Amino acid sequence: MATGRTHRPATRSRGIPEATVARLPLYLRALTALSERSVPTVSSEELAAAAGVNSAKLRKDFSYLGSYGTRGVGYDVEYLVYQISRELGLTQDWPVVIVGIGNLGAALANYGGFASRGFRVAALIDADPAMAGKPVAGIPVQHTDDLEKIIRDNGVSIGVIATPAGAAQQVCDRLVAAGVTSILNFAPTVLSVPDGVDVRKVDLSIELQILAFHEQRKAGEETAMETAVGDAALPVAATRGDSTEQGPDGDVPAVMPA
Amino acid sequence: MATGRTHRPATRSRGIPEATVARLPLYLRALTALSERSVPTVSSEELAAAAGVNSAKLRKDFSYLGSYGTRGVGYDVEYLVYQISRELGLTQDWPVVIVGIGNLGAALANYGGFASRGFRVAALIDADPAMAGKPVAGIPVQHTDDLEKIIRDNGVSIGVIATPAGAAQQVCDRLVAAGVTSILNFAPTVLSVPDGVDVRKVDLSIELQILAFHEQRKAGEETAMETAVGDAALPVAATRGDSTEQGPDGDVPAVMPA
DNA sequence: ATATGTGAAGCTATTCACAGCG
DNA sequence: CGCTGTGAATAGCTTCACATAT
Repeated sequence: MATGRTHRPATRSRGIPEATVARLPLYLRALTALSERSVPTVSSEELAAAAGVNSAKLRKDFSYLGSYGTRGVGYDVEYLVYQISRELGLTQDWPVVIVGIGNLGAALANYGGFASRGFRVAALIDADPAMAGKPVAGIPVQHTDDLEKIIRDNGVSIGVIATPAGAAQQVCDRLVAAGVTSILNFAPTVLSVPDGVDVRKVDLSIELQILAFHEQRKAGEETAMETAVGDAALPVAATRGDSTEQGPDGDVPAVMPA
Repeated sequence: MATGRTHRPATRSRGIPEATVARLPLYLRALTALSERSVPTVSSEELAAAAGVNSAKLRKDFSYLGSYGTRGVGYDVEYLVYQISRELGLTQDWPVVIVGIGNLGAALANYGGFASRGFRVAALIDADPAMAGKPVAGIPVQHTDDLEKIIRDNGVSIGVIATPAGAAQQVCDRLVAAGVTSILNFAPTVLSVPDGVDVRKVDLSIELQILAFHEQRKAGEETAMETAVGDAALPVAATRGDSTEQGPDGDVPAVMPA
């Protein structure tokens, strides 16, 4: 997959590491808070602390964007806000549709942090005819039948799927066919999409299961437990002391043809 | 907490890579679906496709758990379901509290996939006195004043924070003080917690921003746009054609002392 | 003096490719 | 012969540590 080759030899070939991209929103949030407090400049150390990363990582991340700091001083808050916003594509407005207006869909529609940062809920879509016309978060719900028209009329390229798992793939297919190229999936299913379409997944139960794994380890410190089939030792790799880290570093990669 | 050193020298020192742990729930879900269809065995190739990863990765992942497959045949579905469940700590029951019963909290409380897999909503907690006693998803909401008592009475070690950002750190502190050691945070804030406490974050707006970044790249294929300050070329790392990847591979790893 | 920007080193994760077992 | 399990190779990410700029 992926095909592409190195394609650009020299001259700092753009190509921000994915891990860095995933942290930019974090920096942006911290910077926005500083901006609101009218803080003019900030050091990598301070900003890193506010974003919950270490300063070396932050500096390395910023180095991919360019040299936006001043040695001996730090970073200009406003300037950085602008540069990161631009890098993330937030200087333009992204119309978004939410499909599936159940509990979760309604919660998402009501979520403020949405509209604030470059995103605009262009439409809410649900399969239930009874919901049609009813306003949620001040936006009237429209019926799935009109999905394609809505996507096209509003130039939507980002879709949010908050339907039950069973409907997700079908909704996804229609979104993609209508021109959506980025999907945020809240349904607990693996979606398959053609090349060129981005899918990101948010999955409560996966997050909980990861927590349970670590939780179990903590408990298992010298406390053999469980019935279990013949399982040997139970060494516990020790020192997963715990990072104070956070965030879905989940990861869930790879390709899926079928 | 934490500390511990290598603690166990040889004999396959447990220590499953974090990236693998994050995929186990995915495999488990795919296996559960197979199990429900009474499929007896599955090959790494088939299972990988269902989970949306490639087979080499899946086999490597499973190799950390032990040798649960049969060469020339594949994996026994039921057996693998059990082994992974056990590894993730899902053979026991995890009482969970949800704090902040707004739109999102209510959606989470109503989310089915919760109870199904080892997790049980032990209590719903909200700061609004008007909510107290009102049932959400059949569970009466309790007031924040009783948080500590609720945690202790129910032996809760996993907490879900669905409050506004402003309240999150305070709620987090109280949860931790009362004995919670794993937190799933839906509030758009960086939480600071003592060593030994796990925090995972789910953040809608971060996910959207990551999508926007890639979306912008797609658009920028030879289509210079934007006002922008002096910005050079715009190579586009080429064929980030897109992995058909999904999931918050966001990542946000590592350690952070302060 | 002070804090950035970055090569180089060290880790972790993914992919390859094939030996080995059923 | 097929498919798992895994060393070895590769790629990607994080951390170190310091030269460099203000």
